[in-house]
Amino acid sequence: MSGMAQTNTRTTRRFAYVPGVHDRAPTTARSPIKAVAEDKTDIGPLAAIATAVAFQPGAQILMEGDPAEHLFRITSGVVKVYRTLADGRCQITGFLFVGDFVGLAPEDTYLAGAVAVGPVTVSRFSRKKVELLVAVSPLVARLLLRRACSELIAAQDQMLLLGRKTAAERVASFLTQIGRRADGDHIELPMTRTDIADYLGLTIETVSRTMTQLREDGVIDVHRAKVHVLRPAELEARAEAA
Amino acid sequence: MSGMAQTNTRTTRRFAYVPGVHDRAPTTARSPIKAVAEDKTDIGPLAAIATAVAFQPGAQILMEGDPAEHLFRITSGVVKVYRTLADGRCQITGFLFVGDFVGLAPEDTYLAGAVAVGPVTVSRFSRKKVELLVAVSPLVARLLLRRACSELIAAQDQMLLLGRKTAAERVASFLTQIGRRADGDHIELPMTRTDIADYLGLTIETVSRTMTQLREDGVIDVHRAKVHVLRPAELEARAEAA
DNA sequence: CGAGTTTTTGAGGTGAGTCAACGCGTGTGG
DNA sequence: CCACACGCGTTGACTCACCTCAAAAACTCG
Repeated sequence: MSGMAQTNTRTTRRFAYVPGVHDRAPTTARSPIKAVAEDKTDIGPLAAIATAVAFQPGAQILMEGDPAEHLFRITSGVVKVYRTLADGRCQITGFLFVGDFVGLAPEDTYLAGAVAVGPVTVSRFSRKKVELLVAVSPLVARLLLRRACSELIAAQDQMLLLGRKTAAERVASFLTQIGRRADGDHIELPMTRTDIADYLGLTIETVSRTMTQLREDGVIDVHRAKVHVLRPAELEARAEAA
Repeated sequence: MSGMAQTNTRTTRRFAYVPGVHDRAPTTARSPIKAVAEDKTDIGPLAAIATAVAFQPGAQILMEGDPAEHLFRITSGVVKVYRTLADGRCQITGFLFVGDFVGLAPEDTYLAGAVAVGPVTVSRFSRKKVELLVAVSPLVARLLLRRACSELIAAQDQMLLLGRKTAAERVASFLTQIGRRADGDHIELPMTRTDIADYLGLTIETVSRTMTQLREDGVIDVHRAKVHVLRPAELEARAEAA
């Protein structure tokens, strides 16, 4: 379900805008629900201009092409950032977690869409005010710069994955990557197979088959969203450096 | 020529480090030649701490894993930034041009390599001094932030390309992208076919075949490094949004 | 329990990779 | 000045990893 950005549908391709099909999503989705704030180890004179906002699973946080009016910082939940082609092919460029900024854009328009994977709460900042703060507070500027740089590094990792890794290596890399922020060897995947496929540049079938292979090889134990890493070293070896 | 980072050699795979083969490169390459400064429309109290440095074609500007001691800003020429896997597979994550920064890293180690594609001149800054400046001058911080953000956007474009575009679309996207900074419809490609392949996540054979196809379709005229765009609209159409 | 959705599995097709040979420009030395 | 070697790019024949289409299985929720 969910009104997420159109993914790689083969039969249902989205040319321009098809009303009635993808409409429900933005409608029900783009609705902040309740105001929660449960951030922790962080800094900022940004705090003074923050508004707490919450999004339901599948809610559109920002849309490709919309005017860039806000900057968000995730206080809980997972967000997927994506780009799409005119015919509906979709590439998730990254998953963002607590502490990450959503909506970093040098232009006045968002060039990527962002959707809440599960329930998400964020701090919302007015873009204008942020820019004023950046021009005054080196602390804020440094914070944003640091985040932007690490996103850049992550993006380079992903380009290496997309350009040069096999399907098996991609899935293994993905699992080790997600595994790093889980404690222990029990991983709960918050996103669907479609999301994973759109993130790894594969099809859902290939993702499924590859995970089955990992299971049959005794590297992991999979049951839907739950993954138990049985042999972490082997998994990392198959990732060829994550 | 070339002591460039090992590319996708199938026969000659680079396990760890093969002396005698790739040695010549770093040796002759890592040699600043002459100090030139021909930058223009730009700002910065950075200027005060800049050292002008020049690199020969193929020179290693920075190496994966080296301690991050400097930040560079290109004053002329083209630089390729790349990541490699242990077995030698290489992904060029971006080409950088005049005004771009090389060496943006949040860690104290470079995570990507950078090589001069042609002759390159740069302004070199001590990393420590830059960090001090960032902590003091919002102007510098904003400049770096802006650049980092646009690199991030470019990276997202590239992820979409690598994850979801066909070979034909990749090559067309690449040509329109390069074409944008060339004036008129005559493009001079400063990089080799191998570089293009490593940038587009393809093989040199596929790049070659695809360009041949574009030529046979009357979209472009190719002769080695020179490309004449005959039908720009058609090229952009084949790029599916660049 | 049944309708809808997500995931898995199967069977077959294909776009890009692999391996191999050749052409072409450039530099070098006899 | 030409023979030769070398690096780069092109072309051809064949293979295969992943995609496509299709259906079954497993889960979710009313």
